[in-house]
Amino acid sequence: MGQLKQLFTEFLEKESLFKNKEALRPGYLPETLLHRTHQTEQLATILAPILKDETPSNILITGLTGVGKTAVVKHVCTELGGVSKTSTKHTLSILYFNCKMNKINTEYRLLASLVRELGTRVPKTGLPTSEVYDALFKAINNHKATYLVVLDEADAMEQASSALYNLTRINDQLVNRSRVCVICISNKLNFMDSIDPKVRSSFAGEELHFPQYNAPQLSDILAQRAAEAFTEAVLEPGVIEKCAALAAQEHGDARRALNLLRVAAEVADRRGAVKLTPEHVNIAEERIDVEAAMRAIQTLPRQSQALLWTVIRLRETTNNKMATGDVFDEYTRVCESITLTPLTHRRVSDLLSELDTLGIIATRVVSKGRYGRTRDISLAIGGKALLKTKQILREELLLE
DNA sequence: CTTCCACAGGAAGGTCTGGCGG
DNA sequence: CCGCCAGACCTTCCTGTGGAAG
Repeated sequence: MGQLKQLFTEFLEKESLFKNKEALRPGYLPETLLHRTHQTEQLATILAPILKDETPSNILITGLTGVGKTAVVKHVCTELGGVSKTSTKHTLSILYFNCKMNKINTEYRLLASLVRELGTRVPKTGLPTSEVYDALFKAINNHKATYLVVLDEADAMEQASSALYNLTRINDQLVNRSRVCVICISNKLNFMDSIDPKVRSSFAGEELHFPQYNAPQLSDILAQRAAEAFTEAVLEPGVIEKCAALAAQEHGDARRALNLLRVAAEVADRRGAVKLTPEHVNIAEERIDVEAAMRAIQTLPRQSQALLWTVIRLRETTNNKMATGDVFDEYTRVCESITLTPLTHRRVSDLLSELDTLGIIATRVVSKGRYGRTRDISLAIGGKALLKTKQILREELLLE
């Protein structure tokens, strides 16, 4: 135990590279958002009518991950909220939801979240949806206010787009002068295409697109955050540029860039280094990818794990190129060997799609003419990650 | 040109769990 | 306790289809 005490004491005494690690976290909002002035102003212009008690258009914001969508919306909303407090008779109420994190993917859950946010208790299941809708309607109708509903990661709502329809139509039914304005934030550039046309026309709002950052822009952003995050001059030249370059290769993802920088610094910190070097960034890059994949695999349902195990096994005999049929046959054999009831072909097909979205396998629909239409399936992980995956699956499935 | 394979993937519905109000 | 509800997870049944083979 004396050893532990020593470890902690050393930890406390050691000079950390970090001054404020929070500045590198995804949720951190810096004072100024670099390279997003245009989008910020556009959004502010659209929302400004709220201050004069006019109803603003609904807004759809698209852009890939880590291009500043959430940050800009939060920033503008905060400012708007501040000004409206002093200038309007109308109250402004901003309701922000992250749909993916809070699993808001059905109409019931969206309504329930809204009602809860407005201060009424709602069970997470048990009630008919219409009852929750009535509760929402009452809550909005009773307090005269403008409600700005922000649905972040709205892709999760795709299957329940009728909820969006009802939400946008609620304005027509209100008898007091309350109103509801919806801002949807989506990572999918073609979000609207995947939505029911009826919903699309009712939503009918402004569309704002956020482009990717390029490497120099990412460097600026990193430098801004690094200044807050680190103690003086711990960055060796080239570190920021390296993070920016790696993230720019991906798709100009600032979240990825910040992640790289943070993890690299953690690596350096743990190793007791006084300077953060480009080499640390290399280590961070590998670690981030491997860890993300491992987390995903560990939390996979047992059936999906068995399926993944099947793909790994087939990879060796098929040169990493297999069809759905091959996988399904082998999968039933795997199930037998671990006493797991095999699922139907249809279901397996869906599970394969899920593994594809997780990036663990790669699938592509191909037609082999006379020999049918199927998906080419290949394992998308290799090297260290693959070894770890095998290890995890062996433990989880109690294999061999 | 048609045929026809081996699936993709939509629709509907069943079963189970967890939770509601009365 | 009951009858009802939402949601996760599956099954069953189905229609649709790109392109090599004939």
